[in-house]
This record gives sequence, C-alpha cells and structure tokens, in this order.
Amino acid sequence: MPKHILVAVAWPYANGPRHIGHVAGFGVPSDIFARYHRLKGNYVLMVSGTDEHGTPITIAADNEGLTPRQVVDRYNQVIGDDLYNLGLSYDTFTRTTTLNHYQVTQDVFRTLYEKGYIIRQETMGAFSATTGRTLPDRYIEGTCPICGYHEARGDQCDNCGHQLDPADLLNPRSKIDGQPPVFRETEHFFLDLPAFAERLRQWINKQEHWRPNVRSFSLNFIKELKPRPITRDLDWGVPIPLPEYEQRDDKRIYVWFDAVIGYLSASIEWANNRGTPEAWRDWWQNRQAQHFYFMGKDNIVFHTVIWPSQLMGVFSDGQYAGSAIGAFAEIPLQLPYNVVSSEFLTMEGKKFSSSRGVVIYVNDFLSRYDPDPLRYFLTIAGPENQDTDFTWSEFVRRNNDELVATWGNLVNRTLTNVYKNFAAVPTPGPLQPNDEALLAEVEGGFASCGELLEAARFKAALTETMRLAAQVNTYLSDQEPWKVLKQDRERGATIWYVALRCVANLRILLTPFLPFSCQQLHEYLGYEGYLAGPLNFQAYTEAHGMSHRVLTGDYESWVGTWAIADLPVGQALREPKPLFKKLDERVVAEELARMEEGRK
RNA sequence: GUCGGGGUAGCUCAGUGGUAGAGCAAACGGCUCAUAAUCGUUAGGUCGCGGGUUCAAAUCCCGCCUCCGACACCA
Repeated sequence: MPKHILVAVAWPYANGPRHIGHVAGFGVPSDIFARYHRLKGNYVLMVSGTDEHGTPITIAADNEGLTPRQVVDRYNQVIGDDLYNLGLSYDTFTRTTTLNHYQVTQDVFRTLYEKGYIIRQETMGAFSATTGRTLPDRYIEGTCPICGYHEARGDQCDNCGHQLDPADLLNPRSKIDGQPPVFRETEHFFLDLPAFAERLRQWINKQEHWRPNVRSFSLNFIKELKPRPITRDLDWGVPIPLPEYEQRDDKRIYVWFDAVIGYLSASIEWANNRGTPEAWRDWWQNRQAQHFYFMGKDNIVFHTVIWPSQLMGVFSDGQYAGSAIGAFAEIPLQLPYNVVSSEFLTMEGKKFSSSRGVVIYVNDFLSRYDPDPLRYFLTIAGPENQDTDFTWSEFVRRNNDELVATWGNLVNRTLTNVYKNFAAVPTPGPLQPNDEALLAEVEGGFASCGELLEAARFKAALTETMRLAAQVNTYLSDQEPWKVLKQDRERGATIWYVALRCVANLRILLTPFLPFSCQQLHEYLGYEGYLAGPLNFQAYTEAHGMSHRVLTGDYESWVGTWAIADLPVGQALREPKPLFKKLDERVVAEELARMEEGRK
C-alpha cells in the first residue's frame, strides 16, 4: 500500500548564493530520501523554495543599490539553478513572494488571530535613525554595561556571554550605518505559544523515533515558552491581513512566521499548477500521510515548536483547511512525523564565512566538478550526526579512492569486458553456489539499504551499498573471467553475466545518491527511458499578472523501481565510457590558492 | 551564566552493556580484464582523565580537562 510522504525541505535564504554547507544540511539528504521513496512507489511530495523576506534582504539591497525585489529575483534564479544542477528532485521549488504564498500566509494569520492565538502587545523597539526600519538586536552594537566590552551585540555580549537588551547598551549604534538607534513604543502581534505548551509537550513526548537530540532539545525548549512576536516594523514582507494594517507599509509579518507556512503554500501551489487544486489534501489532511522535515540544527525549534503550534492552531479551520469536503472534511492539518536535522559542515577546519572568503559556492563548485562526486562526498562524509569538515584533499581522495576506484572501476571493467566480448547481455550457463551467493548478497541491498534510508541513516546506507560494490570486485578477482573466457566460453559468459546483473542492481541501489551517473549507466546497459528524472523548470503566471519560475520534474515517467532488476539476456549494450573522472592531486593546491585569493 | 553535543587506530569517521570497527594512509603478497584501477594478508587504539554502578562499560552515573554549538525579534 503506497504511502503519502511529504518531504519538506528548509527554504534557502535569498540574500546570496548558497555554499556547499547549505546543500549538505538540507538539500542532498532530503533528495536521497525523496528519490528512494519514489522508487519504492510511494506518493512523494517534495516542496521548498527561496525564503525572500526579512531584514537581511533589505540590507543586501541597500548594499548593492537595488530594491529587495531585485535582490530576491537574482538569488532565486541563482539558487534554483544550483538545486537543478545538483539534481535535487523537488516537486515544487517556488518562492515566498508569490501571490499564492501571501494568500496562504494571510489565511493562517487571520485564522489564528480569530481563534485568539495571536495577541497584540506594545513593545519597545529599536529603529534605524536613517531608514526608520526595525533594527534587529544583532544589528546593534555598543559597550557592554556589565564588562565594558566595546563591541557587544544588542542581544548578547561576546566577551562576557551575558544576554543583553539593546536598550541597556552604553553608546548604542547601528552596525549598518553607525548611527545611534531610536527607541520607541510600537504595537506588535504575538503568537501565543504558551497556549500550545501542554499539547506540544504531549506530542513531542510521543515522538520516540526522532533523533534524540532533536527531541530532548525541543522538550527542553518548551519548558519556558513566552508569546513570540510575529510581526516586524519593516516594509518588506507579507502584509498583516487586518483592516487597519492592510494599507500600511511599515509593518509586516515576520519572515520566520511566513517561511514555514511555505511548506503548506508550496503544496497548494503544486496542486494548482498541475490542475488538481484539491490534491494537496492527500498529504495535509490525511492522517496516514507522513511528513519529514529536513534542515540544519539551527532551525530545529522552528520545526518542532513554532510551526507545529501554527498547525495546531489552524487545525481544520480557515479558508484552505476549512474548505475541505468529503473524506478530507474537518481533518486537521498534519504535524511533522519526523524532523531530520543535520549538523554543520566546516570548510578546511573553519566555519563557512562569505565575508572572510572561507567558502565554496555551489555554482562555483559545479563549474569545475560534477554533481555526483559532490553528492557522494556530502553523503559519505557529511554532517549527519556531528559537525564534519570539508577539505579539498579529502574530496579528491574520496573521489579517486572510493567513488572512482571501487564503484566507477567496477562498472567500467564489467561494461568494457562485456561490450568487447559479447556486445550484449551474455547468455549464462548454470549458476554455481558462489554466483548465487553474490547475487543474493547484492540483491539483499534492497532490504538492508532500504531500511537504513527509511531511518534517514544516509551515511550508513551508502557505506552498505559501497560494500556490496566491493564484494563484486572481490568476486571478479576470484573468478578471473578474462582468463576463464579463453578456455571455457560458457563459464566465462556466466561470470560476466553475474557481474553485470550485480551492476544492474547497484544502478538502482545507488540512484538516490548518484542520479546522474546511474542514468548514464542505465543507458550503457541498454535500458531505455529515465531511471529517475528528469527535472525541469516551469513558469507560472498568477492572477496579478506576475510570473515566477518553479523547479519541478516529471517523476511519474520514471522507469526505475526499488526492486531486483530485470536484465534480459541479449539486451544490446551501448558503448561504455568511464562514469567518473579521476581528479589530479594538483586541484587541491589550486583550490586552496583560489580560496586564499578570495580572502583578499 | 544556563542548556546541549563532541573528544575511539597516523587521518576522516561508525559503533548507546557482552571478546574494540570501516575507509584511507603504512608493510607484504596476488592479479594485470579495468580510469597504474582491483583483490588478499599484516600491522596499528590502556575508546580525553579520574572515580563509581555491573558478572560485564567506548556504551550507564559522578567529577575534572578540552573543543564546539544553542540560548528565541539573524535566517
């Protein structure tokens, strides 16, 4: 019985290009997971988009002499291209500046407001003296009133570690233009998190399948919940859908409140775009559906506390959830089933830092290297359980000694031998026990690797699959078919047949991790169609006349399935070429020099 | 300051009560079909330090050293 699986992927922030640490955390793992479930025959809906509101966008715009709209248009394009080039198979990768997203966000806000979960409160806010915009705490610096440190931030002193209120700073000034901030009373809307505390506690307590750190961190976090402000004094964001605010352009919904709503709005957009406007309910108003969220560890509370509160608050009400009829009627919006958070990737032992030049952007990386080696590295050596380090020398080594040597070479030696000697899948003679044993072990990968993938243990899953590839190399070394073929053509053909069948199965087992090279292999083996793909961009124009680009794909046309591969005897092979390139050791020095150059 | 995470073979990392693991690097050997790729064997660790619980601890508890992260109006 196929399951409905929502793969909800963190929304990359559109204030600049994304580096490989970002895609290591949310992108590659979520795509492996989605591709696996599609191959299994489950109904996968994978959604995300660029997150385009908030103060950093307006600052980036000021710095570059552009409007916020121009900034997000540029980086939506860049980031979308990156994800496409990495083969991240979103059903819908959209953006938060669509009309649809504004409408869904406003509906959630209005529904929560009408149900009493959003309250108004006057607060003291800091504003830029020059632009009049909200000045977030971290953009204010001054002298720490406790230790006298001169560069304390508004929210915390980095020297003595005390938490601060920006109003306490001595000589406060804006980090953006150096001017002292203006403090004044301002009304804001607050999400009443304490109203959800007990429901959250009970719900999180039951989630024993979550990674332990996610669960305990969240349980700890909800011990002291306060109402959380969800609006900002800013002219860039989703307007507040109340009569007295709708025409004002100085107060908007806080970027985090609307960004998580993107998971829902993108699902609704997906359904509209494909002409089945109710189809999103199969995932959102279906108690059997499972929702998996992928993000970096810095985002955990937004996905385990704040977003679930919003969902609990809306429940089955509002313009969208409340309009359900038939089987979907009065079914509450589904809460996360699992929240898969990753740790952080570092770069040559340091934190990624665009300003300090300690960075490699995805588009820069892919201009010189192929996507599959990057996907391989980020899976086998990525920050799944703890922070891990990206180094160029380790990347070259993993590529040359593991990906190329173990898997690439197995494919290449098998295909070139079979192509040269038979040009097609050879007819085997009777299989011997060691032939059967190898096939059984490799075919067992569908169960062993599949189990690991379902548990979101990507590193272990890939390790297991690579172990199987190494087993086939061992088999070939033992059997020496290139020798046997000279004396006993039938036995030689049998050995190559067995190896080829293993390769055909590994082609499927590795597809979630290495979609591009597995497609290539699929074709060399003489199969037709898309093993898993293709991705494409579609432009959609909304009611207000503006159009935007969506990354999507024709995944229903896939011919791959997560099951023992059928390899018809006599199927003609295509002339093979190596799947991967071996990298020269010199690229390590070149890339380090390039990074050094960027730091100047 | 509070909370949390890490410290396991030369390197990068698995491993949450039962004789210490993988990959790479190293040494030796086999093969030479294949992108000088592959296969085998060997060597290599008092699992940060000290104490405790247990028949049994890398794994649970306490203390310490050390590195890192989070601490909510940055996303």
